[in-house]
Amino acid sequence: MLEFAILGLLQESPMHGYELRKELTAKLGAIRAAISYGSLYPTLRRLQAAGWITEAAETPATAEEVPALTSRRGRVVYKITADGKERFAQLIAQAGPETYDDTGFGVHFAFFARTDQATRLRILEGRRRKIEERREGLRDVLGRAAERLDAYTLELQRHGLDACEREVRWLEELIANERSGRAPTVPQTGTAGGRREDNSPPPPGETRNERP
Amino acid sequence: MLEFAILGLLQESPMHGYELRKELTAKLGAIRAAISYGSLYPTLRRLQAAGWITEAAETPATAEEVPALTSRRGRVVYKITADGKERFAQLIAQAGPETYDDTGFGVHFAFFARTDQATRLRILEGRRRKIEERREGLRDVLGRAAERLDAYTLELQRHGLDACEREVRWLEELIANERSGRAPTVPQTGTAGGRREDNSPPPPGETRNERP
DNA sequence: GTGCGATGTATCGGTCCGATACATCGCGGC
DNA sequence: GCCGCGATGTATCGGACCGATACATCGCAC
Repeated sequence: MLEFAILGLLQESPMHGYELRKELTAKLGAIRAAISYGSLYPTLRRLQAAGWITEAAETPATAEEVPALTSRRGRVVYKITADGKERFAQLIAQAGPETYDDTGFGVHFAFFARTDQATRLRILEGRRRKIEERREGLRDVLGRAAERLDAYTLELQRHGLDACEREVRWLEELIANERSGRAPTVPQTGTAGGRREDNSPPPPGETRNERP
Repeated sequence: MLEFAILGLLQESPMHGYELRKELTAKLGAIRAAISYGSLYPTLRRLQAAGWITEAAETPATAEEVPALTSRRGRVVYKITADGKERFAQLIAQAGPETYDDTGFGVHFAFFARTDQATRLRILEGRRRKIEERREGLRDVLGRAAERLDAYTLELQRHGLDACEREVRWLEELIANERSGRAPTVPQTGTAGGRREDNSPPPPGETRNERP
């Protein structure tokens, strides 16, 4: 998952670790807490060993300048390679079971702008199916095993069930929208609180796979 | 987290691994997928090494009966010890930062029936605070960094923001209810789909810490 | 000039997951 | 009679990711 996200971000521009973490947090903030350096740095090393990213030199201009001032340990800027782009394209197309769990789906969704429509549809439907299954499981527990569970546990299940139903409806809208051919477009979903006066119809945001 | 949940379940009755997993899935189904044996068995071993659980003999009645029929590898039934109960009481009372993340909160909440009211209130408020912070983060991104992000990523953030607002409201209700002195009681929350005609005011479900 | 928060790289131990392996039990179909 | 098959049941291994921790630099306010 982290591999996927890193490759996706570096596709937009080279970055160093700290920056990568911030961007990751901004992009995935809705689905997971800030990602840990204890995952980030080892993963970067793994990607580098696989040849999917490389270290790019900092301060490219005017070499010889300030060569050994306090032996500055410069920031390490990472850059995606051609192999890396290929790898990302492969990861984006293939959808395993982990594509539909909470984190996996979120990460894939966050890169939908780089995903072709057929794949988007496939992922959205797979996710819907998975949530529907979870929903059925919760309904079963609530219906059949209700007397075995205490009031708090039941309340937790109800809240979970509510969230499932809500997500299914959200996915339905996205799927319908996708089939009708256009980007999210944000239907009247309410959102109930964010400032939202201007950016009504966002630019199509099409796949836009820039080819160098 | 798993340690906590296992100790909590074994408090109700002794169980073997498979059963434990099923109960865990039923109780925590709203917040996480089925727990893996790759976590369960090592954790059981760890708890046993710490002296918080013990293996109890299967088939307690009429020994000598069927002693070596095909050398049956019987089910291993686990049972909580006095030290284990003490450990659970300690875990339930102390609330670290991990108590407020999605999984941690869910597990604690699932055992609220065994938690005293002051602790319940503390946990609910801590969780609310944490979700409010996440909500503010999402609002910031949606407000300030909106033009840097594509339409899909923005839609993801909006959905996340909506979920945060919803959860805060849910927590507010629970907190109010808690302060007014009673168990969940399920206010008019809607729930929008579950069958819910009968179990209106569930039995108080008080702390009920059976002392042996 | 000095402390302090943001920036920045890095490691270590530990928790948990997914895949895999293997054995038994009960039941329905042939 | 027996055969497969799904549920029951225990167990390990490699890998992903996290939280704590350590350490160094930079710019700015006091």
